[in-house]
Amino acid sequence: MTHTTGARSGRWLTPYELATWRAFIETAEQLRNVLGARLREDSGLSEGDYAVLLALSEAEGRRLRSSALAAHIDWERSRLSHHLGRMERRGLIAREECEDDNRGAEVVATAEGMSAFRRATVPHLRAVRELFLDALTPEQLDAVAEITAVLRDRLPPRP
Amino acid sequence: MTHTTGARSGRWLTPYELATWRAFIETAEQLRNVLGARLREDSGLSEGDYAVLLALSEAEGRRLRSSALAAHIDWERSRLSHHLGRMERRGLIAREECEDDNRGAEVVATAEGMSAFRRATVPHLRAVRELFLDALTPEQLDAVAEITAVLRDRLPPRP
DNA sequence: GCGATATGATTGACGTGTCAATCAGCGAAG
DNA sequence: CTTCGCTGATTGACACGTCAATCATATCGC
Repeated sequence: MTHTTGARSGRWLTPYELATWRAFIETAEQLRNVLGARLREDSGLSEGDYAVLLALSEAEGRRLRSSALAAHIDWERSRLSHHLGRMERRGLIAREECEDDNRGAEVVATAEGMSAFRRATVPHLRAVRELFLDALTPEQLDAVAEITAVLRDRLPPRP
Repeated sequence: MTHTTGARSGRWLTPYELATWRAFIETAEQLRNVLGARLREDSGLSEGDYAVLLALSEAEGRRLRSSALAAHIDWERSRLSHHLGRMERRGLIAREECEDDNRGAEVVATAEGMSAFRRATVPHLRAVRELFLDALTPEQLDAVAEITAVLRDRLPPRP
């Protein structure tokens, strides 16, 4: 079934349009879920944990200001705060006071956190290759890049 | 930047591959979030509420067995149970006992639930058109359909 | 210096999702 | 008929996310 099957830019959605929309959203979500489950099995980390530890692992001294970390991974500050609380309880990161600004907090990856992150990396990237990259031809990968770019352009800017 | 820029099917991910992967996942999630926020503004419903009410609205007598509903929208049973509890509290659905099987429960959309659903439908479909369909050429829409199909084929089957 | 305001970060309340455990009713084996 | 297992559905514990409120510290205007 292709776009030649029905009228397209009218006011209402054709079954094909609706199905394609749903397929897009649901496939992305299922991929996320499968990757997340594998990550958890391999390393005990969630996707959020992985994102935080990745950012910290790339930072000077494995540490970042909380606000810089939030900006880097594009999370809301309160989301990060809650998540860091959970990660701290599990010993993956630690919070330290900031020297030059007493309001600020610095987040540091612990040895345990870095260890879990290293354990996660290779299987995680392998899973991305297997479930996503290997499924697509080079042309399809380019199409994904192009399509996500035009979709992003339409998205309202985020505060 | 295209696939001609670097080696592609080696063991590790190129920056292009990684960026395209991330763009795919993040764009889909941002789209979901924006659509969900609009839905909430327009009708006070969440995406979950919408999915449940859509299924009920298409069912005989606006009612379904709980298990049939779960299968229809592809949700885990416990997820549905929790969600129905919240929807029931808000008066969007009601649960009734099933006549032929005393274990079973039937879920019915209330008048209030159907009203909210009708209020949601048009703006929701319009948002899908604006943010997704109108952003893509017919060829790009076909590409999405094709790409999601091949990705789904790789996904492990769900229990 | 001091008061108003802005900024960094946390908190509480609540909706959402998963997993494992539970419970009640149904139905077949004996 | 009763016991055992299967099925429909719910529950509790907990992870995750958002929103609005809060709190402490910095900083600006005077």
